Amino acid sequence: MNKLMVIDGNSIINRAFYGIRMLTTRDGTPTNAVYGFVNILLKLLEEEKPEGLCVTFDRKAPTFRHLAYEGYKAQRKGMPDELAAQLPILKDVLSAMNIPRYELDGWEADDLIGTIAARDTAEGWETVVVTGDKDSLQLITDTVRVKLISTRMGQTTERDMTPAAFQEEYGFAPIHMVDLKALMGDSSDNIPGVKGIGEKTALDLIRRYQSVEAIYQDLDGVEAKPAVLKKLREGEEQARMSYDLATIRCEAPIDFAPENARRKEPDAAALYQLLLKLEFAKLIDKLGLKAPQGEVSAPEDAAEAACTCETPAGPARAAELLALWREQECVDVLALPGLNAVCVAWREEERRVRAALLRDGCLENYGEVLRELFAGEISKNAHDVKTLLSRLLERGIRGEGFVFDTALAAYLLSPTDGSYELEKLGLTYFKREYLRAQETYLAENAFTPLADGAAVEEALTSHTALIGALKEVMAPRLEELKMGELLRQVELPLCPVLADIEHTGMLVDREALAAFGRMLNDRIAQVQERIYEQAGEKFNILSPKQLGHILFDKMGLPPVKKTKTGYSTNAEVLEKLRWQAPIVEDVLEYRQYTKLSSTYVEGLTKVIAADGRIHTSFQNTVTATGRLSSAEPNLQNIPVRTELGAELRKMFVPGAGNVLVDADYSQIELRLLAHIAGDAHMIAAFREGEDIHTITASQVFGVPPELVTRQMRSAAKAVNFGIVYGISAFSLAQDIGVTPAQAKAYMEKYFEKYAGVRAYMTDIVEQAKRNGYVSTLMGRRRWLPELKSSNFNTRSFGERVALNMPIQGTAADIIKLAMVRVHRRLKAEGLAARLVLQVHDELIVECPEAEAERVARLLTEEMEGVVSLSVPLTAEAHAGRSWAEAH
DNA sequence: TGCCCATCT
DNA sequence: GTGTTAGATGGGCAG
Repeated sequence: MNKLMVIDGNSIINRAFYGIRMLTTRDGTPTNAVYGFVNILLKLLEEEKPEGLCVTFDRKAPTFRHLAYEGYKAQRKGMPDELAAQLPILKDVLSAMNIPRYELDGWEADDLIGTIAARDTAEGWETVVVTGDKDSLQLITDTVRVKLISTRMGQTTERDMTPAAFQEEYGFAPIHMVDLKALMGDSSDNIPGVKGIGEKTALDLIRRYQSVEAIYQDLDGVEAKPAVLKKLREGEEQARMSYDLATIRCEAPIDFAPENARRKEPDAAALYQLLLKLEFAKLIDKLGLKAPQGEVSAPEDAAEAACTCETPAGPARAAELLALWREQECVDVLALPGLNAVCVAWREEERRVRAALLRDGCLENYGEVLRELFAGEISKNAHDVKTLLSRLLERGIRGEGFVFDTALAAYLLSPTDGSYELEKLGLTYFKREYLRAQETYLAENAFTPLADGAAVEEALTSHTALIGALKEVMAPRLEELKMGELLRQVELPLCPVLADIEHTGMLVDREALAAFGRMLNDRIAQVQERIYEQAGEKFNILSPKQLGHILFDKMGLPPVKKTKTGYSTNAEVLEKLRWQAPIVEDVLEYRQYTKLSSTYVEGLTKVIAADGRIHTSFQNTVTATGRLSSAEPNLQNIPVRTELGAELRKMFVPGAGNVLVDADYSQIELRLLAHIAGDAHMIAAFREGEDIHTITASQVFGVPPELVTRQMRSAAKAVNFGIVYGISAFSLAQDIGVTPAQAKAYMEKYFEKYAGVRAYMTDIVEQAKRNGYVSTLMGRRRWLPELKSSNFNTRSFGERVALNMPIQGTAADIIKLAMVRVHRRLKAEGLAARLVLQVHDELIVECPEAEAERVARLLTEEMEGVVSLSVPLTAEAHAGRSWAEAH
């Protein structure tokens, strides 16, 4: 028997809308309901495998029910705009899938479904009605089944209602669903029912008498409470009208025959384009849709040029290609880890892209060509130039001639996106789906062909060509936003500098580190014993949960603060409990020792390379402000604050005969605050070479500078830093251990002195709200959608970011440019000195002892000379036989 | 994976 | 009246 599935479109799209969290495309079009609908549809097709399929929709026009009964109102409640906007989209998707739709003015979807089911039955077809509403249950017969769908939290559950299942649940036959409604009514459908008869009574009556007709034929014979009988008697007219309203009509004048709804193949090209536009990459995958071949109209031309790829037969052919590349204005290159495959793409004519793929022992076979390509004059576009340069250096090739970086460009255009894989950029900028590197040729960050050769080739060439296409749209956009120079003068030139730093690495004294580790582990064992003794049992001290139980439940210490999951046991809390029980201090010590041991001693030991040096990886597309970050290992958070922690910096040493020269900016962020805010007093203080914290303390506490105590200066320092982050009086109070009222008074005094800072804070937020972004001195931008949020916390966060980003970001711009210049000058002056680390406001160089003084001078000169501000920018340099000594 | 905690500027 | 300091990485635990 043939089976037809008919879907109640309005009902299912409603369920999907409310059951699935909001989704939108990049331009803000809501898509969650369409997404949910299609997923439900695909799941059902898989399960039911029907021969026919169609979808019904309600129309806005009044139906025959409105005309017949004045009181009857459209059952469609106000639909939220976000849902209404998705109806036409869904209809487009259904069209692309070649699924027939039925809708008719004057008729509700239920009537159309009833009509369809009736014709199915007449033609000998079985029907599955898919809906979320119980209205259709009256249609259930031996050959008509209703599938009830509900969607909650993205999970779809379904229930098959057959005559048996219905009887089981309701205690009467499906056809009498109409009678039930006639008595109890249905508020959502505006069916009145009998006044005063509720669900319980109606169910009882229908179970015993089956139909309204039967009840009224012999009302006197009906066994019920007198009150119920009275209501029934008075409500007869209502009951009959309700019966009429609730009855699904199976004679809608639609041109339907089950044969018309036989399943057809979707229109793959149209569906692909549509799903792409909706950014349903997963669905495209699931449906196995491929990008249409050849010339097709697409959202952006740049990504659409036809591409032909060749694999050169040998070095001779590769050399011919090399000659061809030399003639190009620039070429796109994609190089895989280990240089195990290299793909080059170039534009032959306007709409023709050619590509060449070198693989299979590519370095051995094509070494010369690659060297010429990467180290020579050919202008190249690439994705993530810094990483590519690092990989080249590992193979002794110093890359040159990289003129565009799609990862850096994407980062500058939107620094908060988190990741910038090529495929993702393809989707973002062109709304096109690309094969995924991780699924075709990359695994564990190594070239690993996972798919068949053709797919690998297609992925590699399309990704390479994508670099050029992206450049076409990104470069003008960067110019428009005035970030072209930042890319060309700062970010791109920094890439070889970073690659060099990574490649050089920092030497560590492995033995001293190991000895430090042994000492720590001894102490850990001792403290651990003491803690167990005081607790009266062994437990996992590092587990906040277990520690909280011991301290607060067992030992009865007063809990200071709670976290989402239990007691807070962080250092701030333990500090407050310090004097109440000696165990607290031991826990703090234990935490410090284990942190030093596991994160630093063990963590660093693990990553010492064969050359005895640690090669960190700098990431230049991670932070929202423009700072670099350091990972594997992070060398930007090596301890310094505590005496014991600072021991670690003694383990970072120069090679034989060398020293480390460490130069850092003095209060760069505060100086930038003074400059950017244009605050006269702060500028004056810096120009006169005053100690800014002392001056601030003098003002805040109302004493002459010479009477400022250490505590006062330290509190003023906290105010100074806090201001840069948009701190509140509450947090400042926490920070320096005074009451919020006092903290507020300090801030008030602060702003009295530095009125320009206060003005800056209000101005920058206002400006950010107006423009939607903030920017640094060098034009680096951060978009701030948070400022439009209706959520107070989100908005406040946006305001603090608006204050801080221009300052932190400008500091980042400045040190980046300093690095480029230092690197250039060290080379130009023929020094053996090498940059080995950057820590936000600090640069470290390793050089022969003989160069130390010159390098120190060079560092301060270049660092101080990057920009000319209204305050002096000063840097201090020291040389030493370890990082600790040089700092 | 999410949370907590620790480390840096 | 809200919750209350910017930007990071990493180890360990618990579900």
